[in-house]
Amino acid sequence: MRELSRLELAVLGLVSAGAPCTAYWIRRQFQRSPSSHFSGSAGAVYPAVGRLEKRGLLCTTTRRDGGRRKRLYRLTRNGEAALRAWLLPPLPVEDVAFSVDPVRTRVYYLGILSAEERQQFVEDALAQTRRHAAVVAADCDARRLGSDRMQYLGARGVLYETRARLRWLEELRRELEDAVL
Amino acid sequence: MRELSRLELAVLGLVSAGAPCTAYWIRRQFQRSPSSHFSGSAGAVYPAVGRLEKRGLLCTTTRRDGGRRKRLYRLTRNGEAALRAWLLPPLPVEDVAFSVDPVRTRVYYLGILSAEERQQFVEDALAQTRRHAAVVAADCDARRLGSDRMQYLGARGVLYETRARLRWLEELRRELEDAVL
DNA sequence: CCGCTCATGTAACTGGTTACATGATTTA
DNA sequence: TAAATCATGTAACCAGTTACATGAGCGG
Repeated sequence: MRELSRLELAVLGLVSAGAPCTAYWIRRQFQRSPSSHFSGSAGAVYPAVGRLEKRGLLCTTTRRDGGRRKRLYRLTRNGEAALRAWLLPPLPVEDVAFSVDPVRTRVYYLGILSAEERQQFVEDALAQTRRHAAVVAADCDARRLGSDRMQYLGARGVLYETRARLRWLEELRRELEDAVL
Repeated sequence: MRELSRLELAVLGLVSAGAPCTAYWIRRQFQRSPSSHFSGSAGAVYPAVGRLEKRGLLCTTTRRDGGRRKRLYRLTRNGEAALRAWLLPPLPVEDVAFSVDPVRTRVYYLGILSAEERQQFVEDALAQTRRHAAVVAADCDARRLGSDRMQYLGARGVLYETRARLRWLEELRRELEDAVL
């Protein structure tokens, strides 16, 4: 059996947290998160829940809510087992090593810019990352007293990461200044 | 004209750094990097350089090196311009906000595990991240005195990020211990 | 001579993307 | 009543993935 995609796994997790829930609700969770790399597009989520249902990891009950129909999803036994298997150690190495940062990707090639342009790049990156860090911190605070502790702790991870990026950019700025002298 | 994909941009950057270079060399750079999320698979890289050439951002000269043929790539004027445009401010917001961490994705759903299992998860994540941090630090050191300063500074970014993950996991462990009491 | 690295590609697949289509309900 | 939100989906597209195919050169 093919491995579950990251999206499918995330959907499984969301359903476990929010069951019974609609595919639409799942989409919104992705859209609202300030840091998910999933767009939460219908074209991704609906096929994903469909695949999970066909695999027997999700089950659905169709409810008629006025003239509006809702498909409510829940985990099956197998779904819970799959979620647990994903969560239980050991973590796959490639997941530990995985890391993408579109700002960093750019930094590797900053050499082609003039010293001045490089500085502009770093200033812009710093300013924008600071703005983003504020958003993340607010999101963190919002979840702080929420019912789902893990939601808060996950958000803390985003904050740590964002602040690390900030400190790195500050080091970068210092290094580039030194190079100019 | 369609936007360039992340892979295409990264390829452009690599060619700018390593020209004249082969597609094979580009693949290896991706494969060697301890943190790229690109596999450097032939099925991605060869089509990508092909697309870039068709767009007029790369040009190629075929060299015969003994009985072995090599396609050597260089940036064209337009290629350099595209690379500069990508590097120059302002950074697109979605690139600043972008962040994925397969460990964190799991943490969000740790609630379904028992307290003991949660602790096991965190211990495993910590141990593996420490190991990874050592690899990253070594990679950083290796590039430290290399010819390409930016390569080093980029690697520093990976290190900052990895260490942030470590500190976050330590906080997570403390929080989960408190919850057990 | 065997197997590894260099080197270039193709084919089948798949899981995302955007954009579109439809319709009920709520709110300004 | 118009617009936003809730809700479900489909279609076209595309850029990645793995796996396969081919072949030269080189070190043991």
